[in-house]
Amino acid sequence: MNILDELNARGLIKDFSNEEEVKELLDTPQTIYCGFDPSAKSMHMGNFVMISLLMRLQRVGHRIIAVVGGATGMIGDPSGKSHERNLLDAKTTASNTEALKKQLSRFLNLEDASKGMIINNYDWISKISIIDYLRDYGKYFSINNMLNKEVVASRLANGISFAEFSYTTIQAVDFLTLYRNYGCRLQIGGSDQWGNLTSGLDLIKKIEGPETKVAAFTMHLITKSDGKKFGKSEDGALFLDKEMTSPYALYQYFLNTSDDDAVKYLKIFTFLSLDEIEKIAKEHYASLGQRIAQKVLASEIVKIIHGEEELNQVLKMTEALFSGNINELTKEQLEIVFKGIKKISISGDIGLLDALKDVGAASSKREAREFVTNGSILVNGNKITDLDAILTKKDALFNCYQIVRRGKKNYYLIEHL
RNA sequence: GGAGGAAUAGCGAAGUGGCCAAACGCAGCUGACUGUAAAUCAGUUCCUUCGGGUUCGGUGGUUCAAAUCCGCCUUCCUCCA
Repeated sequence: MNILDELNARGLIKDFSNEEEVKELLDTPQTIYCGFDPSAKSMHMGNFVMISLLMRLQRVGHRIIAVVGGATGMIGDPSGKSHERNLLDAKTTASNTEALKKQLSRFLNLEDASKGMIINNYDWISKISIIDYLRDYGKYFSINNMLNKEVVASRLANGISFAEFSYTTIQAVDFLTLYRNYGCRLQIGGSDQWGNLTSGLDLIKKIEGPETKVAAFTMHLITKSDGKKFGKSEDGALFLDKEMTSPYALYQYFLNTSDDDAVKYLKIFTFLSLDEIEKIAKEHYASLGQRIAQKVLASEIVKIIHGEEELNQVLKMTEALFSGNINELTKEQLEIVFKGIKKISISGDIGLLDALKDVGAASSKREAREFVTNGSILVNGNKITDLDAILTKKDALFNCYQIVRRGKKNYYLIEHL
């Protein structure tokens, strides 16, 4: 099974600029590029689909280039956005760019430039003067054409600035530059990137000749079968940075995937072979309550993103929190289990409501009061309904810890010094 | 450059002088049920020392009383040039 068939079988690919051409190109080692937008300081699971795709392509021998958009990030990609956005300042963009580079390097093989590299488009875009830009590139873009692009057309009613309107031309220059400097003939992106990918193809063919072999294809956006937005957890998106989304939270998110989505996601996110997935799916559907696919999915994802060690940590935590009695753990086990959990250290007694607010279980004392009244707060396994309860050191486990649970799944730790 | 319109909580959107801490929908959170699910039902979503305090783009006014009226500013939209 060649790589293209495999990607199709996994349900990854949405559109091709030209399927035959892509197929032909992928038969021989190619240089393939994908851009990443530094609009946040960490990438999320949606970006991870693109990263994993680069990994898959790299594994079968293609050279991959991850472009971090230090320049394009300064302008703002209108794709998928219904409103004009505020610009990020240069400092934020620069620090985000560095953060993304660091994240990408964890997943991609960069040991030598013939296998893969990460580059920043600021390096070349920032050197182009406005006159050169308009003469060398601007001349090749037709406004009529650009107005027809879905991204722009959908914004004409609400308004779009010249900056965002022009964004696509800059990304096109990126593709042209990579084609010239690295022989890059393929660009991939999320389905919202379609307009930007075709801009690049158009520009290259206009400048380098219509016979130039370049192509692009896009991935499906990940959806959930209930129609809700994928990858949104309590604290916003599912980030790859473990400071922003703990490995435990990531695991729990995927463990709670619906039955059908679990199998779908195994194909999309994991590197298990399709045969293995087929086998897992069979067992999965034979006893749905066991959530076999969800468990494999969650484990695989945590392993890929955070590593085997973190996964073991997470599995221990999950087991302790959901099956065992927390009060029976030894002090050492408890410390291991709660390593990745939000915690505060205090000296002296503290009111329960203040503790809930300080540890992040509630965003205000009013909310803390609401949780206590609803009976959703447990301390060391005991439900507390007294609004005036005080947490004291003598009630703490091992004279040290109090485990606060909010609702069914949220844990926090109070440490008495 | 000119004329008109808009800005309300996480998002969408009512409200056009007091009954507005602000309808409704979405989303979130909590409880019940369950498979740590989905669906469903119920509660809840500015802060508080529970006296009250601070909100409706910003600011200054009018009024006993302003999200609501007036002036100025900012941002956005539409049309004209």
